Amino acid sequence: MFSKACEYGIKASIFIALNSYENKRVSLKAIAKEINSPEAFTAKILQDLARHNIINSTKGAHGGFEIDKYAISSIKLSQIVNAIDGDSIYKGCGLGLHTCDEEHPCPVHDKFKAVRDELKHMLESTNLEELALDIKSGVAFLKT
Amino acid sequence: MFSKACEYGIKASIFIALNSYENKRVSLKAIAKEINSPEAFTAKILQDLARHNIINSTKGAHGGFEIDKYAISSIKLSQIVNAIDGDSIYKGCGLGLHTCDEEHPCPVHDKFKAVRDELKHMLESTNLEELALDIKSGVAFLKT
DNA sequence: TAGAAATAGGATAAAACTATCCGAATAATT
DNA sequence: AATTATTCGGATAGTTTTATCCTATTTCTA
Repeated sequence: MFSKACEYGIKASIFIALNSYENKRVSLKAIAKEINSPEAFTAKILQDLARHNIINSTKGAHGGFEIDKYAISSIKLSQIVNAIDGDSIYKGCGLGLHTCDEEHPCPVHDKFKAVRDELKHMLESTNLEELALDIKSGVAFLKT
Repeated sequence: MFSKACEYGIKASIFIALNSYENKRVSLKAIAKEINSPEAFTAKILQDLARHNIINSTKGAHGGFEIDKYAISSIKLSQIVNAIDGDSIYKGCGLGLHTCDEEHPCPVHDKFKAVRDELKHMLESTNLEELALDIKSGVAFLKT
């Protein structure tokens, strides 16, 4: 459903959020270890998220990544997905038609619409805070 | 959402079904033209669908592809998707965790489950016949 | 039976995605 | 000021997906 990059991006954001609540910056190394992802590849994704102002990065010794703790609850999953994978997951036609709308629909347009709308709603209504809290409480996990 | 191969596979199946109702076999060339796909690549996908017994292929002059007209209404979208993309779309974890279930869920497990279940239900409850009829009646389209 | 019209299938190429490497830049610490 | 820890960013490599090419095989038709 999502690209590998997007999966890493979401997991990394959750881990960064978790630490930001405790005012701790986390290093690339720590993130990659925690979410079980390749370091250099993860670095690219974090740079991307930083460019999109979803996370903040600080260079140099004692540097790393963090998220404004007061912004965590307002960051939606959709923003992360959008930053990394773009909006094709919402907007694209299920069968790849160049133009697919009510006027000129592909054969699965209506049926797909329901699924995509549910996905869209889910991504837009889920924020980083709730995901981070599930990790903190041990209800959910970031690896294995 | 689906691979390009899967998109072509679905569109090709619809077009073959449409012609099979009129007892017409269609050639690779005609299919690729109709669904606007690369010929040789489409050939591989059709071979795959034939191996999975979803369509029938006939070699030689006057050969081509067809579907048993009495089977069209019982062929589900899920069978086509499954033949080409496998079942990862149903089974895989949204965040790529190796094991992700009620016992050990990823942070988006529950939220994702709803979307995936809806997708699964949609694919399993949609058959080739209804899709083909929408094309026949001019309500839906296979290209542009 | 020869020739033409198709699909089958192996080999290869191109593009996109995933992953790695390394030097440059930056910031804290000593 | 030098050293160290760290992110940034360009270059490169590996893998998967998408696409193409060519020959073999099959089947119909004349």
